[in-house]
Amino acid sequence: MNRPAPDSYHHGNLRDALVQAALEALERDGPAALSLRNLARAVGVSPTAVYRHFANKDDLMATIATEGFEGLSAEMQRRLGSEPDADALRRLMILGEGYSGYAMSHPAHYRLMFGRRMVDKDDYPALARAAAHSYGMLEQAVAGAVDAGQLPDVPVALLSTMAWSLVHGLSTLHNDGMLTDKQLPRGEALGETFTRMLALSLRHFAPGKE
Amino acid sequence: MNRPAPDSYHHGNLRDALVQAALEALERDGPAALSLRNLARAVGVSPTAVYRHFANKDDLMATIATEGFEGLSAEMQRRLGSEPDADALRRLMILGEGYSGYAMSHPAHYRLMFGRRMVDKDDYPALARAAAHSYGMLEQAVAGAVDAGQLPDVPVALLSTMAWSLVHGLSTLHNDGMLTDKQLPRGEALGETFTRMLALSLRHFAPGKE
DNA sequence: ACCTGAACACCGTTCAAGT
DNA sequence: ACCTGAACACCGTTCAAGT
Repeated sequence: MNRPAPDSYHHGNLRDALVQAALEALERDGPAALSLRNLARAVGVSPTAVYRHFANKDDLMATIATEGFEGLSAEMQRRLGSEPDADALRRLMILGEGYSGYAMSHPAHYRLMFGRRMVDKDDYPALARAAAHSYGMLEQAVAGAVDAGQLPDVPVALLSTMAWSLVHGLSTLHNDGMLTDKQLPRGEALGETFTRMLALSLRHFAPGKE
Repeated sequence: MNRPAPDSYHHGNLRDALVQAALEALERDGPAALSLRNLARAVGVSPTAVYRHFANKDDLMATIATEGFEGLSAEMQRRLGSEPDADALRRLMILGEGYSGYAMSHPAHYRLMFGRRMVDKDDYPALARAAAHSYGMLEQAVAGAVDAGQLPDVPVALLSTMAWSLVHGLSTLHNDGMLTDKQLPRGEALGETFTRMLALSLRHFAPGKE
């Protein structure tokens, strides 16, 4: 409690300052501005000082990606909290809206969370954990809806992957400008509509029938 | 027919040679190997020669992305052709399998097709056209299934976006290593399962109910 | 323990030339 | 018309030093 001692610029919290600068540069100037030299400049430190706090650029990126998944989980949790009486299926819809809402309002950050450098998640256990936690929230909601009889009794992992694919695909297609010129609700309204579609279609889902 | 005259290396078809080298480097060494200097080296030409054939790196990337969408459409068409008696809903499933099959077997190329540099698709009309054509195939199949009474009478754009989001999300999550350690069918089998899920869920979809 | 400076091997891109 | 060479402003990263 009395240990942090957030000292001034050049000593102590350089690590946090770099992460903060990265997050700002990301949403303000886009991912192209995310160079170590650029961040060092923004914080007022020499380029090589970064290597005292991060193994390399990928390590910094993984930290930022981890922060992204934590923010994603927090946003979903926040929305769940604001509607405490929601039933299981409604909770799943809330998660879907929170997910796509976060993804669409942090496009650069969201893209980085799934960046090609993050594929080897074994190298970044904190990232893997944060991502697993976000997915776990979804899976838990799906399981709850199955238990409540609001979703068919199909393997939860399959239903969850379907739901995740849907909101992830929708969010990335939107962020990549692939959904323009189509008569669809935009932004968060789009996420809402889609989640409703998912819930309804899942509710009527029937397995098997090779 | 007798005009192409595919001359030898250094003159004539440098443009095609660069695109070819890029596609090979992409799948063999990953996207990190995709530098203009690298490609020029591979083709045996000076780095600046590239600028006779492409405005800049983004221009080359857009060309490769365009080629990707064309390959995607071709793969879907190929699969449709191999099952000429499929009904409307089955055709939609075939498209979904073809889509995810292509995406999962060309991960680097597929990622590039939705890369951050491609967001301004207005600058690359050929790319926009190729992407629209792929989407059009999907939309046409959805419309056919609606006409045949195999899908509910909901706006085709909405159903199509849902289907696209699902296969796109599934493919990218798979390619980004997000689906490991879950008890799910892998690779193309995963795409097949999912497409079946989509078809079944869409079939039972009911709109409205605000 | 934390940071700097010089250096290396790379980039994308421009510009003046060469043939 | 097509390509080269030198040059510029950037990268990520390493290594020897500084305090």
